Amino acid sequence: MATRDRIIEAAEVLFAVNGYDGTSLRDITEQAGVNVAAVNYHFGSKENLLADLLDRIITPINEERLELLAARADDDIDSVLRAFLLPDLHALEKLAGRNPDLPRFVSRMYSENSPLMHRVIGAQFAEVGQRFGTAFAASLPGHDETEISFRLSCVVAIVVYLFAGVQAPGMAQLTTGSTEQDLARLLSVTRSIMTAAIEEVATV
Amino acid sequence: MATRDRIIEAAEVLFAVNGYDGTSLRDITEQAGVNVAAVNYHFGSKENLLADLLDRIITPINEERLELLAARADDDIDSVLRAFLLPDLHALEKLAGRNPDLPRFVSRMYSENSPLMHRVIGAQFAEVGQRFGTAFAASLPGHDETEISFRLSCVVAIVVYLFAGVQAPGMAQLTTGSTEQDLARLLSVTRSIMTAAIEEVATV
DNA sequence: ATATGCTTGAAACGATCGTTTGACTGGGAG
DNA sequence: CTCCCAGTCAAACGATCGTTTCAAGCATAT
Repeated sequence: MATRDRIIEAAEVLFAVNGYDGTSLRDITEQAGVNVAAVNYHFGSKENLLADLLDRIITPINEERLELLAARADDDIDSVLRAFLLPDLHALEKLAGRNPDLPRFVSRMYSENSPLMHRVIGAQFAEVGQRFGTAFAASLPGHDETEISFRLSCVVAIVVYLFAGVQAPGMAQLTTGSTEQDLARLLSVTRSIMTAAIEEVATV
Repeated sequence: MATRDRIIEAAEVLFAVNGYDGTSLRDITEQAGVNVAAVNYHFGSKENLLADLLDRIITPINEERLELLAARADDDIDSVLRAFLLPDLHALEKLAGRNPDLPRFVSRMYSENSPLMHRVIGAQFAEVGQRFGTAFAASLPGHDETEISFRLSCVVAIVVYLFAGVQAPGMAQLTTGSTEQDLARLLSVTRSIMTAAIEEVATV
């Protein structure tokens, strides 16, 4: 069974650096020190290898999300946001430690439109989406559902961008290296997103 | 010279739907009704075709950005944000009309790490980054530079996510179909991001 | 010891890739 | 009319791709 793990770990490194399409099964099996046929034997296909690889990364993030949401003491917005954001910061640190390009790879997979990613995301975020949806709604009385959904999407956008690690010219890094400081900065911004005054739509 | 345009337009459609790696030059030239060799004749390589294609998309967006920034009447945060966001909404509408998958393609290119994209982005956003950096700093006295940069990155994140058009399960769409309404919602959120109270970093 | 079933190995499968070659075309310049 | 050159074309280049085949290896159960 060591072969299976060797393949997944080699694939993680190479997918992160060269992308899914840019990595051949021969690259992976060469780095893993196994035979090419082992991929299709253990995973069935290159696509299934990717799905298993992503599940292995995303599952613990959302497990921690649900734990923090269930274990929080208060019911205010900050505690819900904290339960949502902190697992991402933990994962960002852990994944980047494993491979500096890995968070970006996960981020880019998230915005892919393939049936494979629809399946992976649908399975991984079904429960999280539902539980946090009701938690946010409970913490924000007076905001209608689509408004909360819109603002939550903005929060997700920031997290996805955080993982993407885009280094725009002339811009400071999004992360500071300190998880507490990053959480504080993210909380400051995302709290103001969720609680912003409802805009009067200008009727031109 | 019609051949060159036919190639770029066919490539735009196919890159958007199947991605850069997922599109072969033969797919492109078949759809364009030209010979395979025409790509390397007119563009030099598949990579240069991509660079030209992206330049053709991004250049008018940033030109409109600089025009709006120079033409604004007020100096407050809303007018700067408007100059930053409105060209994106215009482009989003125009590109999606040309091809529903095109905005996502542009978005995903933005978070790529290849030398090609570093070159394209560096050239396209150099002036915009500088001009808007000073404009934001002037509109937000009292905020230090790295804090403004962090928050501006959050705004960029939302725009990138907007272009990505991610349809997360159970979430409403980010866009409403009305540019004015989208701008109002984006302004509401991004204004609150830029003007959020500065967080006291908890010293645990 | 013999048989069984999971795992690995080398090799080949058919297909597709980006790029290049060299001949052929047309129309404008001398 | 002749020359010339940008443009187009069919065809082939060498390389690489995901996947499959089938024999060989191995440990375990009988």
